[in-house]
Amino acid sequence: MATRGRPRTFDPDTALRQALDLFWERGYEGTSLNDLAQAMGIASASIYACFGSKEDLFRKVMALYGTTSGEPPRRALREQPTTRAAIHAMLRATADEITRPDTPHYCMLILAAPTGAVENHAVREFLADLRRDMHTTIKDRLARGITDGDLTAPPASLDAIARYYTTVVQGLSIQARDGADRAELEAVITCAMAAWDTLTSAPSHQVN
Amino acid sequence: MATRGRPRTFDPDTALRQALDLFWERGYEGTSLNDLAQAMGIASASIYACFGSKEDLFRKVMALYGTTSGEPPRRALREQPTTRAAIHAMLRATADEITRPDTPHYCMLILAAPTGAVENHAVREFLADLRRDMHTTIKDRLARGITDGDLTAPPASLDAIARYYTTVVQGLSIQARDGADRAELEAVITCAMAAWDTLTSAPSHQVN
DNA sequence: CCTTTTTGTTGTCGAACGACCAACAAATCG
DNA sequence: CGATTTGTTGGTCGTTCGACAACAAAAAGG
Repeated sequence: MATRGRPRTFDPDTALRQALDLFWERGYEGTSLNDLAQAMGIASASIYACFGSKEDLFRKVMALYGTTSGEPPRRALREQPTTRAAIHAMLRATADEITRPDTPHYCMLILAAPTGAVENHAVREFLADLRRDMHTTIKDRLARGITDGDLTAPPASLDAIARYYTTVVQGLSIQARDGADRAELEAVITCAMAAWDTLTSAPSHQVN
Repeated sequence: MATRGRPRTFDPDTALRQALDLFWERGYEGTSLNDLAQAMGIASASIYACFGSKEDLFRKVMALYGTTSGEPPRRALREQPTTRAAIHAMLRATADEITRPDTPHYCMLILAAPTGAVENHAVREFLADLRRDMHTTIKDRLARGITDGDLTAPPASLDAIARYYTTVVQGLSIQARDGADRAELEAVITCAMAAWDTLTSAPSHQVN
């Protein structure tokens, strides 16, 4: 199957990265195909040939986003030994990502298309599904903590605790969007972790 | 002063309320003037004559929003006797507002225009300013708690605590947008209030 | 070497929609 | 009636996404 015919003159991965940057900056509806074609250095016809529709392109962009900016928080959840450390590191990794000097100060997943025209309903629900996955991922980590033994069955339900920290993550994105710096986010995270001991009734740890 | 000329055939207040409903549902950029004219029952030229530009209309809509949906949380902050009760009641009032069956399940202030095309920068910053006011309002309430005497100078700074609860409020809006119901938001609020005693080092209260 | 096949590029087109406004019709006042 | 204010009609002018034709370029196969 090889490479019959004229080879591509642009790198799809690079073009996708450039599309990501633009979508990140302006959101889904705020980005036009002309903008994209210009940023990607190719004609709009080439976009359609290589990536499909605008929505298809956006979904591929979000997949790339998930494996790049989305990875550090997920890795924190995965690799930290204790559940408490995992949640704390996840929050800090999130804060790191949304205050990087070279990218917009917010999470694309949360703010690229929270609301909009009726014809883009599918895109909004696509992102909402990804956000609901955040809650599930956090909840799974809490459940692992119980099987690991470092978390005893807490008074508050796992679902509530997971939703609480998901809420904090999403709120942090708004804070960063509105200009809060890394240190201010850190202070918020410290406050959020202050609830941990009460929620899990594990008096051994102390808030620093 | 006098009603010279042809009288209006529509009620500006009613029309503004209808514009609010549409902006609430679709966000700023997702709402077109044609949509607005249809929902308000008047021609787009009448909108310009009565309200000015689309942006002017939106600002007036947000003022109405602030005095209606925005009032219960603010009143909670104002009228509750203790600082803790004020914060708690403010969170619950927020949850009430963003899960009402007859309105979209999110706060307009937060999700109507978090991101978008470059030409709407002014609208985004207008909303960002209103959001930053939330932080200030909460912080002022905490400061009042200290002068009232029901709050002793806490270990965490007032600024951090205020930003923390602002973050929770804003996160709740995303949660509601993604389908969380009133009970689930209540559980999140309970978790968020679990941090209170640690943050203020006032061991008299207990999380219920 | 030439044909076939595949792909990219350029340019454009089209139907729809965006915000906005000028000109005119209508209605109520003094 | 004339003055004044409002509503409506219809349009401007730019942009939107999406599609297509026509052509250029490059690789594979014979």
